[in-house]
Amino acid sequence: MTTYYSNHPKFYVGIDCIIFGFSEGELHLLLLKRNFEPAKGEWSLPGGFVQADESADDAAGRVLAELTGLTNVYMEQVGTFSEVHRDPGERVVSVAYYALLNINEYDSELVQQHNAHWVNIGQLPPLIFDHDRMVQQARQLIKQKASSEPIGFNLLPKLFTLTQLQCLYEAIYDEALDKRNFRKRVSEIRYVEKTDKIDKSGSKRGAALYKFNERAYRKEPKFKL
Amino acid sequence: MTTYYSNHPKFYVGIDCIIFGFSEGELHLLLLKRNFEPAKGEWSLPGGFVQADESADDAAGRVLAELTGLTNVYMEQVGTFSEVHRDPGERVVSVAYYALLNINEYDSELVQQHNAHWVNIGQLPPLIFDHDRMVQQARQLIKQKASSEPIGFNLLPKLFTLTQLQCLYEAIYDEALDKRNFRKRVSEIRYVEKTDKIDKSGSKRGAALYKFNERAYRKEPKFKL
DNA sequence: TCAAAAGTGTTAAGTTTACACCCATGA
DNA sequence: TCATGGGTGTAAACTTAACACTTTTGA
Repeated sequence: MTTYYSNHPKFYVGIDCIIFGFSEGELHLLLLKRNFEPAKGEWSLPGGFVQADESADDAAGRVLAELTGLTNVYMEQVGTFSEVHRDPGERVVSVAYYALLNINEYDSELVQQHNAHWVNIGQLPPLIFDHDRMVQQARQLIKQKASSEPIGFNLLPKLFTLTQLQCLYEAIYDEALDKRNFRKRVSEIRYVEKTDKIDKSGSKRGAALYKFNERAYRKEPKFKL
Repeated sequence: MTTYYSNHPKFYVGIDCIIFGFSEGELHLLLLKRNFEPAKGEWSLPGGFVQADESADDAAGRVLAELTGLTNVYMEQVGTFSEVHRDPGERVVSVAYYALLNINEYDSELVQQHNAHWVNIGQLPPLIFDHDRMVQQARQLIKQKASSEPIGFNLLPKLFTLTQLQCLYEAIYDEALDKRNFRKRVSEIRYVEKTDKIDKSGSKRGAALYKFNERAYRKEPKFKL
C-alpha cells in the first residue's frame, strides 16, 4: 500500500546544546573536544540524535543530563539547521537548544569523561559545521528573552549578591550598566528578595544575598532589567 | 562498516507554513481544507516534506510557491515540533515557518486548486495535529518581531495609507492605537515616505499614499512602532 | 448638507539617564 | 590606615500617553 508519506526521504535528526554557565563574572559555554569522527580533534557543541521514542526536546534534555548529570534545567529551542551539507558525513537536520545552568551544580566527573570544557564566551575556538551560527543565534535569543523574562536567575546560585546579578546582565547584554540605576530597578522588582544572609567571600564588608522568588513572579509576571 | 550515524533512527521531516495576509483591516491565514489522508476533511496548515536536495527553508519556500505562485516572500522559522505522536499517521518532525505576503498578489487559481482558503484570524477553525500551537507561536513571534523590525510592510501593497498601516499594527499587536500618536511616530521614521499619490478608494476626501523605502532602512536600521 | 474618513499639537505623567560620595571591614 | 567592594539619591532629558476638533468631498 502506498501511503501519503512514502516517496519522501527520511533524515537523521540531531540536537545540539549551547550550554551557558556563569562564573568569574563571565559567560561560559560547555564545549566538547571531539574524540570521535567526524571532525575528530575539533571543538563542537555537545549533541546527539533524536531517538524513536523521544521528541527533540526530550533528546536535548537527555544529552544535557548525560553530560552534566543535571535534570530540570532551563532549556529553550533556538532553531533548526537543515542545510543539505551542513554535516559533511551524512545528512543531519539538527535542532539547537540553549541551556542555562548554575555552574556550581554540574557533575564534573561526567563532564571530564566526555572531554568537555567550560570556555569563556569571549574566547571561543572555531566550532565545527554551523555550530558558530547556532551560538550566535542563541546569544541573540537570550539577550532578547532576558529582558522580558527572568531567565537569568537560572545561571546564578540560589543566593546571589547584587554585584553578581549586575555582572550577569552585563555579560548577557554585552554592555556596562550603571550600578545605582541597576539597583534601583532591582529594588522595584518584588520577587527579587533580600535575605538576611551575607556573602563575605567577595569583599571585606560583605554583601547582602538575594534570592529569586518564583512563586511571587508567577503571581505577577512582569519583568524588565 | 559501522559509522557514527548508524543505529540512529531516521524521520520524515516536514514543514508547515503559517501564511499571513492582511485585508479589510484584519489578519487572515491561508488554510487548507484537506482532501487527502490523514485527517481528510479537516483544516490544516499548508505543508510538505523536506526533500533530499533541499533545506527546510528551501522546502518552505517551495511549498509556498506551489500554493501561491509567489517567490521572494518574507519567511521566518517559528520552531520545530517533534512530539512522537504529533502526526498520528507516521512519525514526522515538522519545522514551522510563518510567511507575510501582500494579499493582492497571490495566484488565486493555484490557491483554489489546492482547496486553500483565506480565513480571518479571529475566526479560525480548529486545526489538525499541533497546528493550533504553531499558529499561536507564530502570532507571538510576529508581535515581537514587528516592534523591532519593519516586517509589517510585507503585508501591505507597495503604496498604502496611514490608516491601513495603523490597522495593520493594531491587528498584529491586537490592541488599539491612538491615531495622532501613531502618525507622529510614523512621521519620525524617515524610511516611511509620503508619495504624491492619493488613494480615493477608502474615503471621499482621499488619503495620502506612503511607501516603505528599504534602501533608506538598510542605511539606518532602527525601528519602533 | 451631511456622513465618513483624513488630518493635525499640546500638555502632563512617567521613564530613563547621568552622576559622586560615604561605609564597613580585613589585611 | 588603607585598599576594596558595598551601598545610596537627585535632577534633567527624554519618551509616552491622553485627548478633540477641523477638513474635504461624494452621495
